[in-house]
Amino acid sequence: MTQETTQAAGRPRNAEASDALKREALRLVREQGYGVSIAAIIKAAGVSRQTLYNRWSTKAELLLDALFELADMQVAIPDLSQPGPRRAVLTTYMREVFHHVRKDADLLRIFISQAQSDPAFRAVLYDRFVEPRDLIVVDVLRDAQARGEIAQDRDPALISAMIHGAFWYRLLLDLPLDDDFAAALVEDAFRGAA
Amino acid sequence: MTQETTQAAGRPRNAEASDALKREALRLVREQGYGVSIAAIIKAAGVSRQTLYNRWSTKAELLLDALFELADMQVAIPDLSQPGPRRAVLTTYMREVFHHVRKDADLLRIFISQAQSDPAFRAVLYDRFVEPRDLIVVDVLRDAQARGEIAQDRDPALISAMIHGAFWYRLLLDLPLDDDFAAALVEDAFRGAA
Amino acid sequence: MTQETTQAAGRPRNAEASDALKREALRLVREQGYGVSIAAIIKAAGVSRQTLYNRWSTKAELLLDALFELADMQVAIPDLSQPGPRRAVLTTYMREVFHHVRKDADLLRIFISQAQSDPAFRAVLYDRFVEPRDLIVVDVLRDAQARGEIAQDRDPALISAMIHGAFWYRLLLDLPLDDDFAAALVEDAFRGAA
Amino acid sequence: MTQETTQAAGRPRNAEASDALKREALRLVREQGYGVSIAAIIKAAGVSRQTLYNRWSTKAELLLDALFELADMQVAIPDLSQPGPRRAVLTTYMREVFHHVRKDADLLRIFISQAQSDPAFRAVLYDRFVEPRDLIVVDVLRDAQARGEIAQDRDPALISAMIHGAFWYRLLLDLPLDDDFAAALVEDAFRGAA
DNA sequence: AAGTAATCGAGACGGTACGTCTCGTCTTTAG
DNA sequence: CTAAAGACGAGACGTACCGTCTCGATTACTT
Repeated sequence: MTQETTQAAGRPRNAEASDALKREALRLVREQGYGVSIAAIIKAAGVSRQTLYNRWSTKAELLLDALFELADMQVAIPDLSQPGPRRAVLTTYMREVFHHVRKDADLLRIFISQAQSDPAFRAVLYDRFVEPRDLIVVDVLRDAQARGEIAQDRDPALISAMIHGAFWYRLLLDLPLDDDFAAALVEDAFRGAA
Repeated sequence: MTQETTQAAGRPRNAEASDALKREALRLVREQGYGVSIAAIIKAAGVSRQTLYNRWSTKAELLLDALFELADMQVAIPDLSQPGPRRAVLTTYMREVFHHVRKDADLLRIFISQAQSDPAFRAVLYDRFVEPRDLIVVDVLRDAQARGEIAQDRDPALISAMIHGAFWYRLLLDLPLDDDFAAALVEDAFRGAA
Repeated sequence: MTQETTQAAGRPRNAEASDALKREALRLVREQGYGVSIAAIIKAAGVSRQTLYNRWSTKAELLLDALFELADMQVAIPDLSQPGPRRAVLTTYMREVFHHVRKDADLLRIFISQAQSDPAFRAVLYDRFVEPRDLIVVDVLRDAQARGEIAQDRDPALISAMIHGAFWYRLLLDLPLDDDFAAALVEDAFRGAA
Repeated sequence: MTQETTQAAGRPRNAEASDALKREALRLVREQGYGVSIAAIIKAAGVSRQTLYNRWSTKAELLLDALFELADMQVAIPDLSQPGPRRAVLTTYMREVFHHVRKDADLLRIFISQAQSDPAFRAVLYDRFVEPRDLIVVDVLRDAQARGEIAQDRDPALISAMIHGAFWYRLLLDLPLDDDFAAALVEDAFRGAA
């Protein structure tokens, strides 16, 4: 017997309105920057002003939803059940992350920026973007440690912070995030290993 | 005959107006964030709107001037002519940096944030804040390398990026920047050394 | 065989909904003026928005129904079959009218006000409020003329307009509508009579 | 020595902006009714939204200024130093009043309407429109009384209220305000006189 | 008993207007 | 020429209503 979500009273929300808002918001911000007016977004989405405010209370929250739902931000989680050196696994993973981030570097910068003046936004960004990526890298590093690829006395969380930090540092300074940089980061993180 | 700056025609600029603007701008941004209106700043400074625009063309430029002139952001440059392990020198330096940053963490976050939507601002921030600090750390790391404290094949610039990146990462995520973290960063950067 | 309204198909209308709407609409307009939102009315009546629109197409129509059904606006028609001076009859009648109007002066002002921007509303207000009262006064004045209490060459319709006009004038200017004013009006209308 | 208004500090208000606002507001309300949006008025006047709000806080106040300044509402005050019957003087005056009112009957209706929900507006309307006209008629009636054209025991203020009331009554009911009605009103007011 | 149809509460929808806010420029008098 | 003051055009903001529409549920009459 399938569990079914109870239908709330009243006219149900139009899912297409939400989709159109996310789609157009993302498009307009990519084209014109974060400064696009809400009026422009709702006009492009063919939706009323209140409909937007029924769903999100700020432009930032709408964009956050849009980014993670529509933008191709999802990166395959490394499969640690496979054999082979974790150094290569992490290099591949970081290159893929960099690849996706390069596509929406402006948007990400805007989000990190926005998070600075909006604690709620920062929390969401942390939960949905920062922490998942941090945990993946920490997992790979722990596995590498268990396999003897990294010294036992090092702290995987610290290494992950340095890797992601360097990534943020270059992102926020608008410096290139290329494959070589990804590889160099991982090389240095695994240095001194067997 | 003494060389004298040529006196421009008309009423001379009031230096106190500039000082008041910088002082009040910094204070208000610390209290209320970057979003304070220009009207609030000129009102606090007791200055007319045009007077501000006569001197700076944006709020960001005013604040940059204010930051480097009024905020206590200067850290002593490590003296590499002295003997002793560079690991300790770097640890001391990073602790001092963290100490100063903690005092104005909000302000710094606001500046990094603002730099994301303002390339000119980012360039100035890079030239006057990021790069000088990066060069100091790179210099210390190079010296440590010359002294055999760090392996020859490592890239000081990359290590500096990881250290500063981890620092930014925690700053922007509002995670603590304490002495232990400063020490741990340097420890890991020097790990595996003789 | 009793005549019976044909029962329409479907669920019958809930009479209590209409009553609640009229009652609450009148109450809220008395308290807050004509500007009360429809949302406030339906909320107070515990009724859905569509239910109101099923019965009335504007707030004004709802209120007109409410006014004549619920507000105590009915005044006894003078009995001209009785002997005695018509001057006294009219004085009594006008005093009674003033008495009722004083109770709902705000409401009446609101209705006259609303009628100015709504011709349909004005027509209904005229048919159901203005004209009946005008006819009563004209009838009394004609009877007085027949009895020689008023000169034959005067126009009862004009006198009625002057009496009711003076009444409106004071009502709309928020000047007092007391018994003395009612008496003075009738005195002047009858002045110079035998 | 001519008294001169002290020039306030700052950029002076642009008188043309005020004029354009009054002119266009009056024109649009005459064309489309009181419901015209503020946006339409400022657009027609070529003026910013704030400029309107710098001068008036509501559409009604703007229109009140506009009406008495731009609309041809001024009626010549009867010259009581001239000889001749006051009955004729008052008839001429009332005909002229009716003539002017007919041109802006809609606007006047709107103002009386607006005054019902806005005590401040009502006060201004009373001071600038109602009372001056009332005083003129009372003056003429008193003079007529002194000349024996009207009985001594009648109350000029009451007669004025009946005349103006009948005028309002017909105005608000959208009944014709023609010359005959003006004459009939005055005739009845002077009835029974020598 | 099943089907049909209008009603009900709830609330989302597109749309319009509102009054406030901020921006950077402009226009005045005074120094 | 600069200062203080403040008006200006421009336009975004979030809120409030409007009258319509869309649900599931309810309540009668008609088969």
